[in-house]
Amino acid sequence: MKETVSELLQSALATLQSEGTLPADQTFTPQIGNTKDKSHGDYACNIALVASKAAGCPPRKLAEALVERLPESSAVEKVEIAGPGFINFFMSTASAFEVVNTILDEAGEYGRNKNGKGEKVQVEFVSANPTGPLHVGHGRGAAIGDCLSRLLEANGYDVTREFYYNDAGAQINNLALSVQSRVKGLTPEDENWPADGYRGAYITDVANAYMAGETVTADDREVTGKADPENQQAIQEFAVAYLRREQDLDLKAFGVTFDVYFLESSLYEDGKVEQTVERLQQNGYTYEYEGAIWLKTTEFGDDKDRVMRKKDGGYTYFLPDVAYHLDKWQRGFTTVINEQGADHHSTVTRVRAGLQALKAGIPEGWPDYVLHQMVMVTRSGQEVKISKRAGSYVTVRDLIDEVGRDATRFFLAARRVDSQLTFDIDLARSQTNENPVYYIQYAHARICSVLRKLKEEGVERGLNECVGDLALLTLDEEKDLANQLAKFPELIESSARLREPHHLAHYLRDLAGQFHTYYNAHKVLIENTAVRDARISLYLAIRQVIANGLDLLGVSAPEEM
RNA sequence: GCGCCCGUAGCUCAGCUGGAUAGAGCAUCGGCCUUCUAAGCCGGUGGUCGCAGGUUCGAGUCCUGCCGGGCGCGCCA
Repeated sequence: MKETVSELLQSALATLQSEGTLPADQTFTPQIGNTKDKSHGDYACNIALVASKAAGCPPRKLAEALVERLPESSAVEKVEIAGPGFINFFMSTASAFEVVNTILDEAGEYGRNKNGKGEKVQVEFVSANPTGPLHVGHGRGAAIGDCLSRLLEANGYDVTREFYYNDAGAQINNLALSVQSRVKGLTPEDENWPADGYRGAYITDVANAYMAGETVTADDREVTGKADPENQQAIQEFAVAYLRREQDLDLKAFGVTFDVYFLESSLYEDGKVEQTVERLQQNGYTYEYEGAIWLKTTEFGDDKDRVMRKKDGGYTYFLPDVAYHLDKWQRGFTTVINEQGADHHSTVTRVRAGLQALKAGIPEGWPDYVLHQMVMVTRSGQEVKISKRAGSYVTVRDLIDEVGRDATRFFLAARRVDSQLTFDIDLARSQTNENPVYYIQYAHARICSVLRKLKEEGVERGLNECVGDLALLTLDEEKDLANQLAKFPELIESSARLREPHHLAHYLRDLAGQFHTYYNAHKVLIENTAVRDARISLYLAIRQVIANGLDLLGVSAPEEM
């Protein structure tokens, strides 16, 4: 629909160029906007204001010239010039309802496109270290990362969901020590408890399972507890596997799955860390200072150089990060999106700098980052502190248990990533009309309910069957609904392009609101079966779009509530 | 001190590449169930878009400075 308007305008612009009113050596691309006010028609274009300087005449006059040269089109009912020179398009009613046919034809495919052309895209998200259960921040990452992945798939990209985790290093050592201390009967209150030991109750669970000789499976590995309190290596392997399994259970309950689990340790085993170091040294971006080896990240926009090999010979965390991203590049991902908490934003510059120093032909801005701001959890008006080390924090599992998977996913994905989020447990768990996710699901269930009722009356309608003459849809609410439905494809396109999944939630809220209004104002199961059938067709289209939209959010679309 | 993000109605938040009188929900006040699920609908109240400049036909949106909040500034990850 928008394309139609755009084509008409481009034609008119070309005519003006050939006539000499507009300079032929410039290109004018009309931007078609959705109007906020119905009195401004369905679409508006500001090209006359933008191009008035080039044309050397006032915007309104240019607009008039443009309108005169617009080709005839059955889709356009009338065109008006308004305000300083906006061109407003009023679309014909018949053309507005074409979308209903399109939706019912395309069904689950409606809104999707092939713009990505099968290009390989990787989305890395969650990437929690296996030192404890997932907290609400990871939950936000999971909701956003998965929704983004679904959106990219809907745009025709070949998406790989990847989870990277650190299974070696100081904090894993610390985990092993904590479990070992529990195995030996120590508690965090004891003097001999490790200084930065993990204090959470889950450490006791790991210790008990280890001593009981349980077998856990995670990431294609199977580890059995050796029940030997002195074998720190065995404890570490068991604890990592145990906690990875716990995280997987949480993610599964959340409806999130990954294609690849990437272990930091594999970068060492495969020699990729060493290769990266050598390459950086060969390229001349390293130097020794005070016994450590530094990387000149300042040559690539960092504010100071970074240590890559410590005095003791070990590498800092950021070096394997660079090696990891080189590996991503070599796996053929021309687009990589890293979804992380904003507390990791300092790594963005460093990783990119390290990649540039490799001289591997990686573009400067690669990879992309989507950083979500922190989540604050409140309960009874009090902030619940998120502290992994203290062991008292709200986990993803807590939220799912208390407010349900659908509401949790919706709330965590429904806000702009760069705004801080307050997750009010009391509010989210209240299963009342305060909860927007129910409002949307209810619209879906309501339509299904109408279909059941219709079936009771002996009329069975297939979900994708367009019956009835859509020309019988003459109400304003009906046209508004059709227009809203028609916006769904561009929503999918822009949400993916901008990496902003929250638009989906707001769109669905609006669509559901429009439907509820329509439903209340006009009965659908009426004696005039011709009008009834046409309205049911519109209902079916609405149902399909709500279902498609909720699916992109990973939220269920119930037929009954 | 430096860097990144944010500051829109009492509260929680939208506002796509600057566009025509700033939008929802919750809360609050008042209406609507003998009618397809009231987990719903209709109407009212409520805003100097943090402050001050600037850019232009036009700024919540872009630029600068300030104020306020969050996060990060380790040879931790």
